[in-house]
Formats: sequence, structure tokens, C-alpha cells
Amino acid sequence: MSIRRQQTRSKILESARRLLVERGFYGVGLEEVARDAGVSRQALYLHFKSKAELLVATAHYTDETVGIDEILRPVPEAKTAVEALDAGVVAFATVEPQIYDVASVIYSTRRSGPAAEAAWQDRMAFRRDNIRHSIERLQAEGILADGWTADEAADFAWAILSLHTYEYLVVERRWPIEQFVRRLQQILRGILVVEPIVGNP
Amino acid sequence: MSIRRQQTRSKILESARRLLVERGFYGVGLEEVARDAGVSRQALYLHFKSKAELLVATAHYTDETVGIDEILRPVPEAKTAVEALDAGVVAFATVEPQIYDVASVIYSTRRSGPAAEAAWQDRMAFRRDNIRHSIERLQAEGILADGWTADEAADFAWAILSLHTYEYLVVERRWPIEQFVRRLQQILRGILVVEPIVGNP
DNA sequence: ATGTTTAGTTTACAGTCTGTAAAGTAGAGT
DNA sequence: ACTCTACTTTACAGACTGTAAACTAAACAT
Repeated sequence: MSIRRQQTRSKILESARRLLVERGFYGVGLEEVARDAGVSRQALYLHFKSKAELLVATAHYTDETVGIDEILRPVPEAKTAVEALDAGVVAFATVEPQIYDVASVIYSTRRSGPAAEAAWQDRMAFRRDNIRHSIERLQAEGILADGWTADEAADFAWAILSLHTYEYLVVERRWPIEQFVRRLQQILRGILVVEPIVGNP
Repeated sequence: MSIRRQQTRSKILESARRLLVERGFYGVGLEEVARDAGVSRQALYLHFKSKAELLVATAHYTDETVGIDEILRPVPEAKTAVEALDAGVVAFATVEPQIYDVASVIYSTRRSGPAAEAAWQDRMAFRRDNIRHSIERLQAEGILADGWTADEAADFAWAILSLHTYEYLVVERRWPIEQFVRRLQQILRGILVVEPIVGNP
């Protein structure tokens, strides 16, 4: 791919991100995205085959700049399962503020087209796999709380470590991110680990 | 309001509910809603001033048929704070399946218009008030877990008892509703009540 | 340097949708 | 019999997506 083409692509993606996040998928037209990026509307179709695919590309573009692999590294490297669980929460709370805006648009658009739907499902599956690994470590160490299967525990932790928990508590209720992390760690440990450690300093 | 008018209104709302739920706000046009209801497209504007208001009216219409007051009654009538908390979870799990479809459309549409945004915020405020009451009962009985303020606890419980927890666990992960109720009760008790009761039969 | 490919522009158009307007009709109520 | 009221029909303005095709200018290769 030529440099020129690559640059236009980036300009479009940046404009798209800004505008889609500000006003939502249906709140902004391609005309305006193009104008903002300094290209013609038709140029968009040289890069993306539809508005929905532009949105999905915007999400991937955002993902790339975030460096998820880097952020997730501490999780498998943690010495114990409980530490891995805690590290998972930290990773979640590091990634989420950076992708929340775009991910939220993807979520709300997912029912109106297979592109967004697939992008959302991918995201969910990826997250769930990661969580599942941590749960399996708990199980391997024999400290998964009684009455939980690995599946059920993974489902639950995945539901808690979601875009929407972040939205409700941090975005809506204005919890500082440290409080968010501390509470989620406490909750997951309390629920999923046998003989929960009750905050010994 | 005349009987005839009332009947048309109901027909429209029922068609709107079915179609909006099936295909989302942007997946269905007013033409089709009107055809389905057996009236002309223009007739919709005699009842609702915009598509967004039709959506909101659909949500209220759904609420009416659900009888939320009835379902919530056991909560304030519970003898103890913990029983009230449990009853709250049951009420949540009773209401949510009935309103989920429409509420979900409201949620996803909320950023594109003040009508849906207001409807969503009302819903959230209503739910949070109810939860807050249960938390205050815990506090009054002196059994709110250490380290939680009433506000923080209410925020947390509200985030857990959300449309999206239901969506993730019941809709997406196919948890039976009994499992959903049992786990949420266990979790809220475990986190928010001092000396958590560890399943004594 | 010259010819060719590539990237983007301009103009145009078909089709969809919302929301407004206005004139006409049929039934309900009095 | 008369009058509203509720609804229909027709029409239109304006916005948007996606397709098409002819044109231009920069990038690249030999």
C-alpha cells in the first residue's frame, strides 16, 4: 500500500473516530466525515466499502494504538492465580478508558448490520478467553470457590469485567479508576476464591 | 380520548414493539410499522410526534402491561434488610425478561435524541432509587459490610442489577433464570452484608 | 523523460427514510 | 341532519447511503 493512500486512510479514520464518538453512528453523515478529513465523500468508498465497515475499521484502528498485548502481558506472567486475577482487573481498567467511546458505538450499532455484530462478538470472545484462562489457574491451584464450575465463574467474571460495568460506575457514577479497580478486585476475589482474604494490610 | 383513537394507538404500539424489537430502531421504517398496524404512515404522526417518541411510547406501553408496582411490592414488605435485598433480585429477574427487548432498543438509541436519552435516564434513576432503599435498610440494621458507604454500595448493586448483566448472563450465556437469581443474591449478600452467610441449608 | 498506474475529484443519479402539509372522506356523537 | 374527529391520500422538501463514470494529478517504473 502506498504512503499517500495510507495517510489518507489514517486521516479518515481519525475524523471518523472523533465524529462517530461525538455524535454516534447515525448522528453523523459520511459527507461530514469526508469534509473533516479533507477528502471527498467518494474517497471514503475507495478505502471502506460501507459506513458500517468504516466504523469497524475505526475500532481496529483504535485497538492498534492501544497496544493490548502490552497491557495484558502482566496477566499470564503473574506468579499466582489470585495475582493473575488482580492483574486482569488492572488490564481491564487500563484498556477500557481508551476504547470505551468507540466500543460503545460498536455495541449500540451491532444489531443493524453483520459487520458491527461480528466486531462486537470478536471482542467479547477475546475477552472471555482471557478471563477463562485466569479462572483455570484458580482451578489448577485448587482455590476456585466451592459451587462454581470454571464455565460459570468465567461467565460471571466476564459479565462483571464489561464495557457496561465501566460505563455505569466510572462514566455514569464517576468512580475514580482506582476505586473501580480496587472494588472489582475485591469482588472477584471475594466471590471466586476460597476463603476470601478480608483486606489484611 | 375516543375509543377508536385509543384502539388505533394500541395497534400502532404493538406493531412498533414487534418490529422495533425484531430489527432495531434503524432497521425498520415507519412505512412498515404503519402497514403492519393497518393504518397509513401519516396516521402515526397523529399519535406520536416523531419516530423517537413512538419508541419511548412503546417502552411506556410495555411498562404498563408489566405491572412493575405489583412485582416490586415484596421488596419493601420484606421483614429484614437481607430479605429485601433478595426480593429485589427476584423482582429484577422478573421484570427484566419482560422489558429487556424494548429497553435494549432504548439504550442503544439513547445517544441519538433527547427523548430516548430521557427515557433511559428515568429508568436508571428509578431503579437506583429502589436499590438505594434496600441499601439503607442494610445500614439501618448495621449490617452493611465494612468499607462501603451507602452511595458506593448502591452504585455497585445498581451496576450489577442492570440490563446488561441480564443480557450477558441470561441472553448471551444462556443462564437459566433461577441460576441468575441465586448467583446475584449470593453475590450481593457476599459483598454488601457483614459476615456473609455461606450457604447454610 | 515519458508513459502508465494509482489515488482522489467532480458530477450525477437511484433509492431510502423522516417529517410537514393540505385536501378529502367516512364514521361517531349529538 | 350536522358537525367534529380520526384517518387517508397525495405530494413534497431535505437528508442520507451507495453506485457509476469521466476527469485530473501525483507517484512510479523503465
